[in-house]
Amino acid sequence: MDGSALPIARSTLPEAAAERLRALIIEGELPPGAKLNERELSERLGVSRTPLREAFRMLAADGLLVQLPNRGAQVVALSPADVRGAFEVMGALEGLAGELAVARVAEADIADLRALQGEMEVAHAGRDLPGYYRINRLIHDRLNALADNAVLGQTYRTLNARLHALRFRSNLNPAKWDQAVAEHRAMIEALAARDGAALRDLLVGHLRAKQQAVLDAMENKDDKNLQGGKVP
Amino acid sequence: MDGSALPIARSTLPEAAAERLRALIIEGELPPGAKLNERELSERLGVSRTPLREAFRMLAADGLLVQLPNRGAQVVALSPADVRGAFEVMGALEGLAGELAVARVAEADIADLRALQGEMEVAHAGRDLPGYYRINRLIHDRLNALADNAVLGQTYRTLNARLHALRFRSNLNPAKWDQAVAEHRAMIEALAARDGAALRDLLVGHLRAKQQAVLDAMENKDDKNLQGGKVP
DNA sequence: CTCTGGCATATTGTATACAAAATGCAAGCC
DNA sequence: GGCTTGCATTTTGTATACAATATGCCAGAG
Repeated sequence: MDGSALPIARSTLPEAAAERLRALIIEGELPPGAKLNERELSERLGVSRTPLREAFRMLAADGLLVQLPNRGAQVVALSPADVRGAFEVMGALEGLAGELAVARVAEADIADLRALQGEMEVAHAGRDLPGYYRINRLIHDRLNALADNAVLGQTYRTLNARLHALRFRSNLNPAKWDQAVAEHRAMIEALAARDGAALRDLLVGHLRAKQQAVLDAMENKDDKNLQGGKVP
Repeated sequence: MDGSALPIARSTLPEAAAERLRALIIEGELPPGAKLNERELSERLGVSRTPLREAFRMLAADGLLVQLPNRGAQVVALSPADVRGAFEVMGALEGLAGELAVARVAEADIADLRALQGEMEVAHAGRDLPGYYRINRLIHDRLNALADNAVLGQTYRTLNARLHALRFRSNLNPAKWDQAVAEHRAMIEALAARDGAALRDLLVGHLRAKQQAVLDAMENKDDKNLQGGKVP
């Protein structure tokens, strides 16, 4: 993370509103397919319609909303095909990040990552799921940072946010969890060995497993938070 | 220049304004780093500031503008690092498109592509550069369509627009042109052979060559249309 | 002569008023 | 009875007025 020399993170109203809406969408308060009434939302957020509409445009560009002319904005409802597509792109991006990281990684970075891997295995052994997710995210962030590619990071974050709007809790069963931890270890070893192709394959495969888990969860209609299909 | 101030009469005003601005940026009427005065632009486009601001948000999300709080919008000025990053991501995306295309391609598609390849070689033999570019674009579009991944297509188009804003005329010298045509032929053969890995490598390499050409062009300060570095 | 502080001006940010379009309902027609 | 059609209401789209912030200039002190 840079962000050290930013003047001051003085947020403008449309940005703040967008942030707020993003959170509402991700936490499920605004579920997929929900119609967003401008007047109602502007009252609820305490801003007027003008900045709110700019927020809508931002979220629509991120793929979290769809805007229909003269018919307002809706929270996007991803179809299984969309999810598959998004994961495919995420895989390609992570793979690229891995290759770039290999080219730029220093010994100190590898030591850091090994330390994180150790923490992850501790969390895993202790069945500390939240801790695991936290470390997991740290490791992936670290890899993306090593890639040192702003466009990549930006694209990755946008896609990630879109998928998070699904609120998938792909129930991590013990076998899959074990496998994921093992895969992480292999990743770090591939990075240490500067084997870009191997790292790429590992990252792509890792993500493909997650994709399958999410798609399986979508099949289960009992999980009402995951609604796919087309919007009526 | 052609301030054909015809009040835009299309779908929604913000979208139309964004389209118009996008064109102005790509054709260089609004050069990199240019400050966009809301009032002046709104008069020039014949729209009021409100829809114009929504257009700004859209273009900023596409990476064509940067918006500074209370200091308005500027046309983005890509640094060489940004260009490198964007091309790296484009390469990953094209590579993915190739792999997906291999998985989904039908014989009829291959025949179509071979026909296009033939046209391209005719254009090449006749030193018809515009024709070459047209066919080139058709082939790449066809590959992306074969990938059948909306997220991929969307991401690809956005990045492509951002790079086009550079208005790079990477002067295609005869040797590079020959090579590019040969690479295209190899791509189609890899696709016909359903060799995804080979196709991916070809696409990535192909794009890497273009990246190098653009970066070289950026070095040449005499081409005033390509300005990199930070904005003062 | 340079630097600082404060004021005038220009520009962006936000709210609100008004216009246009879509939606829902009900009455009339087939 | 089902379908269409026109009106009332709701909702979105746009313009403009007002507020907040930044910018540039000028005067005065050092």
